[in-house]
Amino acid sequence: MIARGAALAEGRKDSKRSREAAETRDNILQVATREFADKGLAGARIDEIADKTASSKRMIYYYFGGKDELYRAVLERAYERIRAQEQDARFENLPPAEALRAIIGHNVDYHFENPDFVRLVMNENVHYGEHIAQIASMKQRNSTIIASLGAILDKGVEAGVFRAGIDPVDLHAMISALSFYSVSNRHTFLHNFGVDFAEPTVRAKRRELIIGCVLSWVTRA
Amino acid sequence: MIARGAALAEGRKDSKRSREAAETRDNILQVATREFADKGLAGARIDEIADKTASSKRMIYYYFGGKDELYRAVLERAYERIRAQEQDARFENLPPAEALRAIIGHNVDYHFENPDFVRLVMNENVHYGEHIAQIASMKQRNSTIIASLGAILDKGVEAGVFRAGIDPVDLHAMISALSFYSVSNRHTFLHNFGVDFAEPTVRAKRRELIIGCVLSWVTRA
Amino acid sequence: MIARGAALAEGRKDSKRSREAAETRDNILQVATREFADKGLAGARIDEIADKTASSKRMIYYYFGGKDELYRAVLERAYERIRAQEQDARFENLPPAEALRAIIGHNVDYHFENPDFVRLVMNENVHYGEHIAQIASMKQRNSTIIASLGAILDKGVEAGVFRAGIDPVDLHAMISALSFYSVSNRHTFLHNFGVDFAEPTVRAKRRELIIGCVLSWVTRA
Amino acid sequence: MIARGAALAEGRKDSKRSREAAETRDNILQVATREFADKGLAGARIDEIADKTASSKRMIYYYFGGKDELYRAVLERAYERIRAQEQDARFENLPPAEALRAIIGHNVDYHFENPDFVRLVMNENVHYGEHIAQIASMKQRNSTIIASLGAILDKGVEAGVFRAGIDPVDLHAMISALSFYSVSNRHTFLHNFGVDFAEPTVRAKRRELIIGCVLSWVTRA
DNA sequence: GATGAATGAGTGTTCATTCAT
DNA sequence: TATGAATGAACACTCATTCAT
Repeated sequence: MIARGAALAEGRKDSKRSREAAETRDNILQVATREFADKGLAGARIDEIADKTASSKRMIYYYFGGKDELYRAVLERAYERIRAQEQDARFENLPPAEALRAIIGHNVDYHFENPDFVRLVMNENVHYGEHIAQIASMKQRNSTIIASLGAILDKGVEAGVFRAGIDPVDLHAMISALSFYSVSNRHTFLHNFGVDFAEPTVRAKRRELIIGCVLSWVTRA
Repeated sequence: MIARGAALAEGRKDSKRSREAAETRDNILQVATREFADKGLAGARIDEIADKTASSKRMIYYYFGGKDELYRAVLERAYERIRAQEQDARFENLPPAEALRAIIGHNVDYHFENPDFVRLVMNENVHYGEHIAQIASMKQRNSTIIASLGAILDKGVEAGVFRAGIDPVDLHAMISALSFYSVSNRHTFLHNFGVDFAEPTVRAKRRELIIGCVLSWVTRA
Repeated sequence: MIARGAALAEGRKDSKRSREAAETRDNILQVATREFADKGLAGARIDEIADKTASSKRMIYYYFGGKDELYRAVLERAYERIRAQEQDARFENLPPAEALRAIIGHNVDYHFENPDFVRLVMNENVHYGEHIAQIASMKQRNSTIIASLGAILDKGVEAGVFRAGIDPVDLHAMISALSFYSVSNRHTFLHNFGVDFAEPTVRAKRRELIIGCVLSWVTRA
Repeated sequence: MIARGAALAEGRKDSKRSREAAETRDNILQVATREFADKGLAGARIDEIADKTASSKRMIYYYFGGKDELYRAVLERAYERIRAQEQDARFENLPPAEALRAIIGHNVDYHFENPDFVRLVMNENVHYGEHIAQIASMKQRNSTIIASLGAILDKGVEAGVFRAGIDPVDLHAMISALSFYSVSNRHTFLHNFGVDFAEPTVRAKRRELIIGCVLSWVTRA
């Protein structure tokens, strides 16, 4: 028997039963996201996920097929959300520097507010990205931010405020690195240097530093 | 019976036997570093570590006491190495901008050349830093880089090339974030944007971008 | 996931499946009783218990949670049985001396016929009673025998055949000591004095001696 | 290489070295007695015994050969001590009833004051007396108490205060049972009936009850 | 006599997964 | 759909014992 995921995700058969089924599925995904984010793929336990769920262990296998597939579904959902978020956050109408500031600030905030996403991505890298590689749907979705950043860069160059020759992918990597690290390496950095990135004042300062750093890099000297 | 680590670490009794014992211990640490870096604490298997070792599973318990303690020993050793590396790399005699460039480049290189260290630190953050917190010896070791960066910043400000008011800890966080992410998030970034940070040309470009970015931030406008 | 003991013990849901499950559980308890009685808690092996069971090692953990909990379940069941036995054996309608003789004889017989119970109790005392202390249900059950003995003593005192002032708990301790020792110390006594309490003629004689001793103590001079 | 026990026990070669050796041996025996009494044969750990010793694990094997042999040596020593004690306690010059009272009181006291001995004997019975059976020296030693009791009984019968026909072995069994149980079953009795035999007032009362019970049995009606 | 290092067989426990109803 | 029962392979860890010096 094959996992029921696809059919339900597409919302076919809108009867009461399938609505309940979708709720069950969603509930499992929520719980699993927390568990995988918390303990990683190897550390999370199917039994524990099932216990925290409104349904049972059997349902996890019914809907997702197994632990790895559930993990993949969780990962896919996490990326879907960040992409949705990024699409909501369109600042292209602002002047280029303002738009970039807004995008960076938004990116920093998103990372700080979604540590589970950060932890899932960390975990996926621990696993050499082998699971994300199996998610077919993911490839196209990432063009949006790059396109956005590219447009802003172009406008800024045109307006004479940004340097020419910056690759939007590099810009994105720069922003992401600074945001991501602030959440991903919080604990070791705290231990090694006594600074907790998640503390509100530190976090606020860090937000400004990151914006400042990226802008100084992009801005024409 | 308590794990034999301490005595050997201090190198007491330089007989042939204890030298062999130290080799056994070291061999275990090397293998364990690879395994924990590869699969994480939860994913690594004591049996597998033992099999790849010149000695046996029993010896792991004899020398380290258990999986968690072995992991902690691995972590401690990894940090010891990077600190040693950082102390070797002293560029304070160079002019401030050159010194900073050298330090950043060195930091980027170290991360690229020691992905195991990066992966261990990721893993430790996945575990909320709970193991690093138990390593007593670690607290003091981190002042060196901060002091180095502080000295360079001061010299740069004095020479009129750097902005005043930059906290060396923030500077270190900036450098580390950009270096760390280039290694830690290699796989998801490759999948999402088709760029492999580890590819020689990409890596070289990235090294320059990071140096450029940080310097543009630090340099007086 | 928590051990399934409670629900089954209460006999909920009388379907075929749960009946079979109760059988599995019972079968494990029987085998475990023999093993723990035979080798003690430290000496018994979960593997060996599982092998002698109709089910598997995994089921032991499913139903009981662990070795200690299984041992506690075994202990609880053993006490439940002796209490049930004691409640069946009501001789209060007999004249006091006859009633007491019957109770003592019954007590001696029970110990001789249930060496496993004796051995479990020995083992529990070897463990300083730490496991019995964790069995909540046990406290109340022991009043019955004391009440019985108290009633018989009262009747005997009233009838002028028993001495006044004997505490029924002391009387029970006296009877139990003589019965228990006859089984518990069989092997060392045999080795030291060449007498095997379990040999039918010795056992029969011992039964009479114990009855005689206790009655001589209780009887009015 | 054979264990060095015998030669040392006999005190051959009274040099300084062998005196030290005897001390080492004695120290091991003391520690092992505590550990075996505390945890039983299966529960005690050679490593733990060695750690609590002034010498090392290797010495245990050197002197005793192995865990079982050490246990046997412990057991033998424990019995040696009680026999010595019993021989010291000679009350044959007293009038028979007084002598018997003294012997019983002494027996009760010895058990209460040597719970380790009681626990070792319990343990040996848990092991079906298989180890005591291998100690050759033990057989003859037990005649002393029986002879003592026999002599007292004879004198009592002659004096008209004791009943005829009591087997001294049965008398010893009666006394031992009541003494032994007071120590061996302390924990379960406490849990089941709320009475702690080891509490000074309870213990004193119990001493008198046991003396009273045995004397009422032996005394001519 | 004495010590630290080493060993292999076992020991309790856990895991993802499947089956029967 | 849903549930409790069942499974076997693996997993971290321990033990009594022996070896080399």
